[in-house]
Amino acid sequence: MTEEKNIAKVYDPKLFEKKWYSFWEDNRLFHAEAEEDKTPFSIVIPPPNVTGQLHMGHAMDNTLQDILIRWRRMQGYNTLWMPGCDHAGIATQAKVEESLRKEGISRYDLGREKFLERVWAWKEKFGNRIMSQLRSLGSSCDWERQRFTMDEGCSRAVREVFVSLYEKGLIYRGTRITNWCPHCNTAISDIEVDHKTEQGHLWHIRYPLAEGGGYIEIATTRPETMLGDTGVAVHPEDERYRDVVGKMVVLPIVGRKIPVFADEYVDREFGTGAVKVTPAHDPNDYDMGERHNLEQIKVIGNDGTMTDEAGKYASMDRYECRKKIVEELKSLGVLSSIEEHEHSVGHCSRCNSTIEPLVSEQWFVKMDTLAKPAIEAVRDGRIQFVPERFSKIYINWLENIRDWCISRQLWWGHRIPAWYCDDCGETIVSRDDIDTCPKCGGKHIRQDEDVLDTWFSSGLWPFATMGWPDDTRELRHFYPTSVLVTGYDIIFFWVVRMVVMGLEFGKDIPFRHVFIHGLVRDDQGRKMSKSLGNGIDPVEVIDKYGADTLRFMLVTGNTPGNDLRFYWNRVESARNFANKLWNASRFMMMNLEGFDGSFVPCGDDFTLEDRWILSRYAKTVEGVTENLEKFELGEAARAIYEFIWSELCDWYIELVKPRLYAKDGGDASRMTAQYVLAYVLEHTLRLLHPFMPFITEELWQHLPHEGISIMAAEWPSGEANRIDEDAERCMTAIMDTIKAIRNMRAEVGAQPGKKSEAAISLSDETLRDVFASHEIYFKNLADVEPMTIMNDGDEHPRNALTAVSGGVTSYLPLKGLIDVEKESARLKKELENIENEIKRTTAKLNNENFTAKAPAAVVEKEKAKKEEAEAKRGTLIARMEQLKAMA
RNA sequence: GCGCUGUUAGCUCAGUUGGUUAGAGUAUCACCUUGACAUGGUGGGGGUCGCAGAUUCGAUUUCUGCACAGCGCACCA
Repeated sequence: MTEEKNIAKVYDPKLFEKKWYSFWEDNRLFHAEAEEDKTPFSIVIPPPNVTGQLHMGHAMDNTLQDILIRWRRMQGYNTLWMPGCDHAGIATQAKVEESLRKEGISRYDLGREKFLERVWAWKEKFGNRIMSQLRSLGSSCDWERQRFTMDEGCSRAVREVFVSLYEKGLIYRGTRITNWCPHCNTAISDIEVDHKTEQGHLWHIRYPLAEGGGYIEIATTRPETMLGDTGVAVHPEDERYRDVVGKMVVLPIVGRKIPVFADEYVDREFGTGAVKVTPAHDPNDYDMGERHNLEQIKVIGNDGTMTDEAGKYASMDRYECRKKIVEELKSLGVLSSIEEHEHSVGHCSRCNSTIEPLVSEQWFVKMDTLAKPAIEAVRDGRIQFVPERFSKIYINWLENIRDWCISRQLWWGHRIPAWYCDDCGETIVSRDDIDTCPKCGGKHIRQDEDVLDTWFSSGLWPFATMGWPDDTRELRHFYPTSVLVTGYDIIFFWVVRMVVMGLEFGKDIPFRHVFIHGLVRDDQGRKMSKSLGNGIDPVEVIDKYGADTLRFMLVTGNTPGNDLRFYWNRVESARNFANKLWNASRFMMMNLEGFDGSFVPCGDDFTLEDRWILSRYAKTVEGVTENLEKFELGEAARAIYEFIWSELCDWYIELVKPRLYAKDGGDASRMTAQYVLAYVLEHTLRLLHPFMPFITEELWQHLPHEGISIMAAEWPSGEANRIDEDAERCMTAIMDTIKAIRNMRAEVGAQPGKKSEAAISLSDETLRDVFASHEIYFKNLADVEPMTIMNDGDEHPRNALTAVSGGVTSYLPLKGLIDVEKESARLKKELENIENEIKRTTAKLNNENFTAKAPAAVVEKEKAKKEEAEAKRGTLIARMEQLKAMA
């Protein structure tokens, strides 16, 4: 026949995935224009790091987004998926510095300008890698609009936001205690610090009173910081220390006199109840220092070594210093004891170094006023988290937010638009670069050396990518975006900042839904990580199994907000599904001969199986659409899987074969079968397309269709009139009976394919007619021939196995081969089950509370169950007696 | 310390307003290469839904407590 017949026997994604992606892109099927008469649906991609490469988390995140995007696009929405990547300040700079290190130089050897040239070159080299990997996954992003967080537009947006917040007094510069990473050599924000429990020590040290003898004993986990102590705190109501409050103590080693004071912060139960206070190196001490006007003495420098303030310990490493200090305290006789002590220590979330809290001059965003509208937007439901539970985490965090340290001592990033005049000391924050002091006209002006936290620009992503601060058509049409899809691990980093910035500058929420997913873990449930080496490269999976397989694997069994384990056998399962669909379609194509595309069957042409599959298909459409609306993508995928495999393939195709194989092609029965099969298959491919875009396109192109791509086909809807409960009832009875007969045949080891006769007794007259007219089902699917439909008075066949399901009793005569004992035992077991069922239903129905309070439909259902069970019991008992007589 | 999530078949997980004898994938056992597919088909075995209470006619589902596992936040110097 046609070339279709030569379609590969086995699903091989390599043969068509690249081809279709280019086809889509060449035909600009991903592109969206802001057209005001259309309903928009938009998503901005969580921008991956510019020098990163696709990992499993990206693969899942983008699969979920692409499913939503493709589905809404088919539904007719004006659909935009905005792609792009993030400059990722620290991460990228660290990578380039690492490559410099291999050349034996540091960024300081190059200088800022040359170094940045290297980073931009690096960005050019690797920047497109992840974007092409996203393409291989099938992501239908509008690549014509691709953005970068440091492109011209984003840079302008960053400046505008910074200056505007500064002018509103919401950005300020101050000398405060911040988290300092000695390795990355920069300040970092609170959420970039991971607290880990570590085994340490609690050193008890005696600080002698300056006058009158005696001492106060303090406990510390960080003895080296004592060099910077400027006070000792106790609780105001602590009797033990009532007399020492207000007195001075002499700091050992240093000899400095420092005050003992009272502060509510101190926990009387902990340690000795007396705390050494180092305002320059501990956040709580810093706060106490502010309250009590204590001096800040910075003894640990930015590089993690001791400063000149540390006297003889200057330039010593902080941990080496700790050892030496302890030794010296011991020799001075003021170290009274050392306890084992478990405590939590902050680590840099990037490099895992121990964080050093220290005082430095940084830029901050004042968060309290900005946080309020962001909380309100979620509280009042303008923004909805999916699943809902994450809104609580979000709100709770925002309610306790502290100011955000936004300056980073890096070179790669948005440089802070602040200038300092050396002539008059003025600080100028400006949208444009300046070289003259607007106040004194001086030329000795220098820009702030620092750059902004990466998340500062990411926070503007939803509106900066739409052209803000200009009032663009994109902004008006696609903003607020419809949904944000991301992992729960960056709610604080990113989601919160976008909402804050969106409300403040985008003048609206940035998105209506936040669809949160979990992490992809390895087969042991561990986080995939570089250090463990347990990561699985999605590109490798795509190479081996195809993008559709990977996507389907990532979405099936995926529940919103929950983690997903990666199993190769789940990959194989998804691949097998693709192969199943492939072959079902191939079957269809092999049987299209003589099919006239213009043929439309009329009501009478549809057979029972046609009506049944169309009904099942209609219900599938409803289920899939509903689940997608609820972001239950895994459930939606499962529903399609089940329909295709368990209904379309297992039953419909098998039932319809005789009609397709019929010699006299061109008759209505055969053409109707072709029509229904083509219809259901083509529409099911549409349902599946958002999940498996490539295979569905490839197959769709082989089938009779309209339009250039399945991408542009309409999402199925309005199928409710095809729901046919009567057909479903009949088919269910038939399928149950076929299964029962297969079961009996397997039980006695009947040779597959060898026909055996069967007798069927039905209480329902309608069903009796249906069964009688569909003997061929039983012949082809249960190897029954001939089949007798028994009349009411007929005696049960004697040497026969019996199966009862619903109101149908099937007998499988065995002509003397029956093992009476075995069969009796089997029936006895079945009888036990049915007795239990009767007992259960009877008890339920005798319970007046039940019959009175349960809904009538439930009671009726229960009654029917009981009657059916009783009928079945009657049949079973009759059979058992018959068997007894034979023995 | 506060909070969240999970606990369902050997394994991994679904189970959407409380209502048949609780499902799937995978693994396992038996049989079958039949003219879409062995990446397949047919059939079987396998679960007192973590424990204890409460509400209800009825709880895997709602509530409370507990246990175990995991996570987040805060943090004791």
